[in-house]
Amino acid sequence: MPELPEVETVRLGLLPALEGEVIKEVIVRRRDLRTPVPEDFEERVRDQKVLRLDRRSKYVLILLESGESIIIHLGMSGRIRIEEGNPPEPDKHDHIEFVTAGRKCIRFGDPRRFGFVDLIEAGGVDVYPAIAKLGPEPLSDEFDATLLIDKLKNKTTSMKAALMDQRIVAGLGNIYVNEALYRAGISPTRKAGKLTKPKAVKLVGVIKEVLVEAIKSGGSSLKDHRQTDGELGYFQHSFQVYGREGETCNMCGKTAIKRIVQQGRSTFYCSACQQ
DNA sequence: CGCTCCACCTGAACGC
DNA sequence: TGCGTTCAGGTGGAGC
Repeated sequence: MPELPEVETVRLGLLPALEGEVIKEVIVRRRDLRTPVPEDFEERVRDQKVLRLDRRSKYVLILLESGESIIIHLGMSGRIRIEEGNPPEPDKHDHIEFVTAGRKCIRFGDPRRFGFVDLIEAGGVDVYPAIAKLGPEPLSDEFDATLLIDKLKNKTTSMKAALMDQRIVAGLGNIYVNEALYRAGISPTRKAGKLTKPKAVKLVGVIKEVLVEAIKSGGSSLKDHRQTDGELGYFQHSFQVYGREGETCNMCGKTAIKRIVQQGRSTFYCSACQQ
């Protein structure tokens, strides 16, 4: 499911249920996620108070009073659902469950198991391998045209591939890269190293814009993504190119949206509006 | 090192 | 109804 806006939606949903709460119970039904859940995960989390919830790129970070952090990645199909009162039976893909002192039941489910849940020792977040290699947060002030141009310098790969590379900028995935390149009027096949300054300024602006809009919409629900209360996100209704092959471009009003494959992933774009 | 490809895993949609 | 194929929001390791 999840690119940055979907993960941020999940974090915002978890906030009222978890922040300042004590985790009283931890149930792990399957440990063989993308990386195995640590053997001692339950005992290190049980009875811990949650001090803070953060997000870095597509990762949710739950800081515990012990100084350790739970890190959650949703992979392609991960979901987090908060149940109140009497929770229903977990389904076959509900792998991990937390119950708070406030009797909220928080379930992590992930049919494809590309996601994971792990524990980071105190002070170790920045050196955790998946986190350490990440580029800047796209919504931070640090992410600007100068930085982007610098990161793309001498790159021979395509703009599409470059923006999908989490070391260049963190948190974008296939949907939002497609949508941002469309809004910026940049061809996904253009060589990344040749991005001009004015185009970079435009691109940085629309990346921030599309992410903020998507977060406000509760993310995009194609199939798996749900908010923590089970509601769908609705940014998919605002897609201009993603999944719209053959439909007429809204900008020029005459060209059909094309679909090509880059790096094994679908790219959608308007060949007239994106140069 | 830079870049591309592929595997990882399950389920849904589609064609026959 | 059923079976085979294709595709899916991500990531990281292999190989060139």
